[in-house]
Amino acid sequence: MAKASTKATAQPAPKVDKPKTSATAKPKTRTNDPDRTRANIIEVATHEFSEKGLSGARIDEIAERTQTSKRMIYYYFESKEGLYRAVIENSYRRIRSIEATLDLEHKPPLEALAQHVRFTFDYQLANPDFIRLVMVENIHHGAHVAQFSPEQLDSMGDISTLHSIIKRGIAEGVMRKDIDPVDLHMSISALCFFNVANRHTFSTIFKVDMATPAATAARRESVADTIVRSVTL
Amino acid sequence: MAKASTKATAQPAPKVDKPKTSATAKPKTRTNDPDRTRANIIEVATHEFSEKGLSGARIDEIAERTQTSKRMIYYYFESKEGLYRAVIENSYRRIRSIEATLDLEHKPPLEALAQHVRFTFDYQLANPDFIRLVMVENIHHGAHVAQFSPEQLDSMGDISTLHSIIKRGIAEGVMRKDIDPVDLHMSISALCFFNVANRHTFSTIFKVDMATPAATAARRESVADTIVRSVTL
Amino acid sequence: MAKASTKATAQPAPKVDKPKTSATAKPKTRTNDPDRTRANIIEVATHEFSEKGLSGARIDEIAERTQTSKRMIYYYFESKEGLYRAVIENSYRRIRSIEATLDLEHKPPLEALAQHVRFTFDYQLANPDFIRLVMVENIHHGAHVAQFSPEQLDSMGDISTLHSIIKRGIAEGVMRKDIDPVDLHMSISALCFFNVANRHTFSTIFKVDMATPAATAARRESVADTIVRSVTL
Amino acid sequence: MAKASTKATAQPAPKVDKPKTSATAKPKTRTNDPDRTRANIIEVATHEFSEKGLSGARIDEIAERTQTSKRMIYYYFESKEGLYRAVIENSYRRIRSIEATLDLEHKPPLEALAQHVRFTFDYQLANPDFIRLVMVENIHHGAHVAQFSPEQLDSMGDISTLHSIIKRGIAEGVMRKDIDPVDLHMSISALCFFNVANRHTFSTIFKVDMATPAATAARRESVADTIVRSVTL
DNA sequence: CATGAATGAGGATTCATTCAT
DNA sequence: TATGAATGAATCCTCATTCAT
Repeated sequence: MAKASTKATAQPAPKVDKPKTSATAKPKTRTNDPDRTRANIIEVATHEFSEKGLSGARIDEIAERTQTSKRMIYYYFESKEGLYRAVIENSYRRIRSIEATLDLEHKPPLEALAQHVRFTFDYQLANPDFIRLVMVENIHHGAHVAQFSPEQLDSMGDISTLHSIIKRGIAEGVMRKDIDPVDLHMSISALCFFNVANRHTFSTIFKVDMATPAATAARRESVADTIVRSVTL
Repeated sequence: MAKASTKATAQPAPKVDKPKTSATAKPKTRTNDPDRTRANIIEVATHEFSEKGLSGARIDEIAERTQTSKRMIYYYFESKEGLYRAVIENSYRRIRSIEATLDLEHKPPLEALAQHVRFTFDYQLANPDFIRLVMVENIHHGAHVAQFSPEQLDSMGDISTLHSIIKRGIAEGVMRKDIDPVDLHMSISALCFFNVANRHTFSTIFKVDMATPAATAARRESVADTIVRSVTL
Repeated sequence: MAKASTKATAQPAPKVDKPKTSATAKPKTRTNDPDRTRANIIEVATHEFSEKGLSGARIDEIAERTQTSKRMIYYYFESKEGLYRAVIENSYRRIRSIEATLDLEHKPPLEALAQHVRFTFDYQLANPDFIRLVMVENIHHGAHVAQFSPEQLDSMGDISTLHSIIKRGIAEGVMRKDIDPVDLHMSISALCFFNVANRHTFSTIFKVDMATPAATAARRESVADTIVRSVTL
Repeated sequence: MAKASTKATAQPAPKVDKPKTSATAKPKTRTNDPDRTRANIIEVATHEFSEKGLSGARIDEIAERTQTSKRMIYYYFESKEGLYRAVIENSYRRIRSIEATLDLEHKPPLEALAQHVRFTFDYQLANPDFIRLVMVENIHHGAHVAQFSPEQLDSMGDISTLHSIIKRGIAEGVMRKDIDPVDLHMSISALCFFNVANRHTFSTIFKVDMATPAATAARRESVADTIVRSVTL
């Protein structure tokens, strides 16, 4: 791991002796807007934690990419882990809030299911930071998610959309009667997740470029098809 | 790598073999057996890296759990990353060497495929360290796997078993003709992988205990079934 | 000069100023004065590097002799080499700033030259740390001086004083017309430098004490005489 | 200082498990000739110490560049410092043994002196390792030269050649009567030494290339001239 | 004589966190 | 709120040196 040295390596020092306030640095427009400051920190931290993991991320780096200072991070989040917790929580919330904006109620069940899968697939593909954070969190044995409130967990585990699709599918006689919604959700998640989470090792080992539009499209259909087939009679 | 091991490619599992000389302090019997020393370090490090990730793992901790000293880690592996690389490489090798000891050639294709899936499922379940290392490596964008030699990659990407099953399946007219082996392999991997990799967050969010024998058995069948259905006509 | 002022660029010499609060442990009064902290570190480091060289110097030792902690060294200088660079730069700057405070314009050229040589001789004798640092830097092939800015190098290579002396000398017909100022400067430097740089081996081998006032005075005159003779017609 | 990593950075490891005796490495022809082994070690160490200084030199590096192993270094020289001592001693001896092979007795005194200076100049130029070792030793306050035996010191301080030149010069009435041979020797040494010792910083600061044949020739004559002028009446 | 393995004591560097203003 | 300075406790890594064979 390259020992990234952020600051310039000790420049020869100007002849002037008291540079004091390094006027060259970032403007750092004093926000005075707590919410925005918080949001900004979380945004930066989300990417940082997702890229480097909990222990790999550096508070200094996060502070530097932020509109505010390191002190503010501690002011708002108490500690590195506090910040990480906020990041995880925020990420899960975002995912929830955006998901299921799809109108699937008026489509035939199997078609609705396929659409749901495709949407999930694309959504995860579009949010690698979230996927990676889930990996990071699992490396840490889900210790932080475990601290979430029951309400948070409930909302995160809300698979009512899938439930209703299955219900309609069974009612219309196009799906197996013994489908376990959680099990099906897990299969969908697994197939979509892997595509983002393990793409680096997988594409290296199997010499395939998983990022091309063609490869993505093919995989999306394969996943949708696999799921649909798994519920049909 | 030069200083390779004679025999044992660092078998992580068996806790046998440690002299455990009475007292509290480590025995530290001067081995003078480079292979064993290396293997021992890799074994310990494998677990450490899989538990804490690359940056989270501590060389000091690894050394402490080892028969040798911290210094030896550097003697054999040059750096923390060098050790990590050796761990990754060793883990992938082990997986390969043990996999496919199954005799599937004499079973009907669909049955063989189901068996192959169940085996993969169980194998990954039995080797969480490996699964977690793959996660860790992907957090690091697969940068270390990317350094492997073509031969290593070839052996890691060897899915001939699956190939021949598909071939027989098509020949016997029980499988779709348009199956892409790599795509199928990815689905199998995805479904098995998720079960180990994301079990912490998943079970917390969905309030299920994925570790019970019943849950495991059910999931194994679900996965096998999903895969088999995906290839049938 | 004694009281390390805020701006003052690390005055190496004066050992004054340390509160020395009774007991053994360091006072470590939190300065919160970056300039003083920096200057203090450079002062201590200057001596340490000049005594032990770049690789021989110990950051721990430097920190211990400092008002601050080891951490601060890295805070301000990033690395051992960064500190060394700062030391080298500061040393050269100091030399420049103090040199040539002599008024030689109103003396006869040959006398002015002799004075200039005597001053250089005494100055180098009074600043062995600087001399030794130059040795250290040359052991390292001048790699750090090579990183200085053109402006810094210009000021370091400013020998206008010598230039004007030579000019006057030639004009007045008391010096050779073909004197190369840089060549002459090198001779002066060489003769003065050796006296400090190699005194240890030289005095051991030739069984002379070069440090006595008499020996110093004699050598000073010898050097001045040698230089003056070298330019006369 | 770049953390040079000599060995290849942990290559991915061949699949073969028992390379054992890395046949690719140096042949290391078993000498069985103590003197040659010693000489070889000293030769390598001389360069290493002259390049990096006492603390900067690495026993491992020296051993690697040697025909023998690290163990031999300790066998013959006891410690790093012991080796350094041997290097210093050997270097001074070599210098002595080769110097003064010049026949100057039959030349006019001033011409003989000029020749002696030119020879010294060229000799030092041709032996930068020695020059640098002298610097290194002086950085260490000449502590190791101080341990030499009186005989060694006598031979090192033998300036009889110069003595006789001066004697003849005075007798023939072409030199000042009050020349101090040691002082003159110091001037010669200083002028020749500087040229090699400080060339890196000097040429950087004064933007001159001191290594060209023309520059070398000019400087050699300048030095010879300066010395000759310093002794004439 | 020769060699690879082993090691304790250090040595440079980093990091999350707190303080003074 | 905001910020640069400061810090203790790790943390990775290196080095001269010794041991077993």
